[in-house]
Amino acid sequence: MCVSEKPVIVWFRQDLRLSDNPALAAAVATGAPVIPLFVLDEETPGQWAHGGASRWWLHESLAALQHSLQQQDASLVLRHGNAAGIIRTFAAETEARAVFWNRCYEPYAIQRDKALKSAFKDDGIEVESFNAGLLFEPWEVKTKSGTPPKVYSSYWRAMRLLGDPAPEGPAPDQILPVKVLPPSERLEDWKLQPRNPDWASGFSACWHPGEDGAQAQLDWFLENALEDYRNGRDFPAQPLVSRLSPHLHFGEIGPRQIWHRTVAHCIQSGDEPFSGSAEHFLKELTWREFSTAQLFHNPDLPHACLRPEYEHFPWDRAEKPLHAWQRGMTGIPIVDAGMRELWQTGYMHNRVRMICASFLVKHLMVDWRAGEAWFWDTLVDADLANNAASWQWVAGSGADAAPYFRIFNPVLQGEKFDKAGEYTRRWVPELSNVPNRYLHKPWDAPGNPAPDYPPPIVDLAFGRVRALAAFKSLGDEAQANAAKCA
DNA sequence: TGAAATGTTGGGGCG
DNA sequence: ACGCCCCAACATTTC
Repeated sequence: MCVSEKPVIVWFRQDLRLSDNPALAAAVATGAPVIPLFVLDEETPGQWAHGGASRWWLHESLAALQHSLQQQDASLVLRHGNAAGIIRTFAAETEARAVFWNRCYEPYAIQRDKALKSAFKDDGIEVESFNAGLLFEPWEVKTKSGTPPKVYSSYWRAMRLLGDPAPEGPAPDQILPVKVLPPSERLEDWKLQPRNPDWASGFSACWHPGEDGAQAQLDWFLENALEDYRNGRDFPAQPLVSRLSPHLHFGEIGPRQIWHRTVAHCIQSGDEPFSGSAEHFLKELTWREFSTAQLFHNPDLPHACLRPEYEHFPWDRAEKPLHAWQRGMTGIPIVDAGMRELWQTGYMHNRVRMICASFLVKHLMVDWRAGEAWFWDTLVDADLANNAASWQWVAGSGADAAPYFRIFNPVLQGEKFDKAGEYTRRWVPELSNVPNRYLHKPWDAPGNPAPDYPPPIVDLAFGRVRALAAFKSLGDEAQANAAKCA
């Protein structure tokens, strides 16, 4: 085999798209044959293996990627096992001249990829990594003093000072295939999708995984929802949110594509991109960057409270409250609606995520890590950085966290953001006969209009007072410690 | 991207 | 007319 025919491997991970994919573009630009590879890795130590809902999405997304590669006469090679071992063997087996990938930012992935890079260099195989997943690298965004921003507003300011994100790249015109395709495992054999019971049967009605689905979703959002995003995003009955999170997590669309197309859309419609709804949307996109940066700078974020005193919190370890929350049987309407939406669709509206998370951590005093684990397993958009940073935000244990006394009252939140009860009744049909006035507090309704709905698992006023007292004592403890040290 | 307690203001009923 | 009370509406503070 002559040198020029030696292939370049593109190792796909969380970048399951052809457009704006710098690793793929660089591989194509070498002029060599390209082998797209995906490794299902459930063995690398320290990783959070895909949860159930993510596995469903991954199957669909890989099938879509296979399909679009085949239209270019290329073919995705599937392997499973310890990724570092698999890819080194694969590079040797295919006599690859180079291996390219787009960066992941999970601590275990950084460690693995770093080791792989030096191993390939030792083997004399070219290796290069690229940015496909972020507007800016976590290490690029710094305050004036050169430290990573610790609060969101500072992150946004620092990021904007870097100017516009890099432009998006086009999909390759043509991917040169290898003459003899290395053997691939069959996607179906990975059994990523549930059978007996198929709890994901409702998913395909609400999601279209894959690059085409992601692009269509962005187009829909820009045309139909962006204008009302700023106000509309708080009302879960309305679809005035982008629902791009799972597409982003799997890299079916990149944040630079979203950024530039949002800006272009505004300019076309004669609107200012950095004000109102559009800016708000770009800021939400930047929350994702901020979460990733937090994880990058705090590798323990998914399992350790950033404020150490929170490790001494008297969490309720009983199974019953957690189980009731997981199944949407707490007797608190908006909480149960959210938890059931999550279970049935793999998604929950963000406003409701905050309400459900606050209720678990504050009213039920359950460890935020139990909520994090449940979301990890059930969300199609489960993302290590977003999930960990958001739970620590709600729990108050994070660096830039909600103060401990900020406790959502699910009744008031329901009355404020789902006044007509459209969202709540959609997911909790037992409440269909409860009049609006009592929908969010059916325990007050005369005549027992929801006989099949459970009574509240905790009295909200009691839960609030209990949480305040417990979290306050944590603050006292921290102060005492600080005094001791000083 | 909080809620509840507490404080303040001002309109209207009423003697 | 005036003062008094009530209370809704809004503002501030406290957790």
